[in-house]
Amino acid sequence: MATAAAPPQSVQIPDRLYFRIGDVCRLSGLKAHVLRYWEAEFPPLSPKKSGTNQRLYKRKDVELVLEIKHLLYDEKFTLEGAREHLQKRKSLIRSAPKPAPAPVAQGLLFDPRADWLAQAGAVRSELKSILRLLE
DNA sequence: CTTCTGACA
DNA sequence: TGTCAGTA
Repeated sequence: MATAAAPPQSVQIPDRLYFRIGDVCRLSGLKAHVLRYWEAEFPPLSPKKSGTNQRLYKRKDVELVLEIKHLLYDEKFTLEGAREHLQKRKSLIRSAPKPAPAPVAQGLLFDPRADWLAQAGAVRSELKSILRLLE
């Protein structure tokens, strides 16, 4: 499975650093004026500008264009609905890498996260300290 | 030849 | 969203 396909990205984006608006038009099937209009409607879609004010889209920009196109034309979201969807999508990515472990009080005899060997050792040292206190 | 902005339908 | 003008 070397060519494992990522999410439903029906269009393959060439391996170039930047794309001009005409390239993005062919890749997305959208008209240039639509892409420019979307820049005003979707703040996150902000291709860098060259010295001569030419738009320079990066891969991420092209991917975003494709995603917006899907939301608008396939899922029939309104401009506002698509904006909100993108917001939630980003906040989900931010909170994703949070496999926060459950805090366990120190000194607790039984730690559910520990393996049997570790638990046995914990119990043993716990009993040792208790016996010391009884001496 | 392509892209850009602004304006107007 | 589509189109036209005048540029860079």
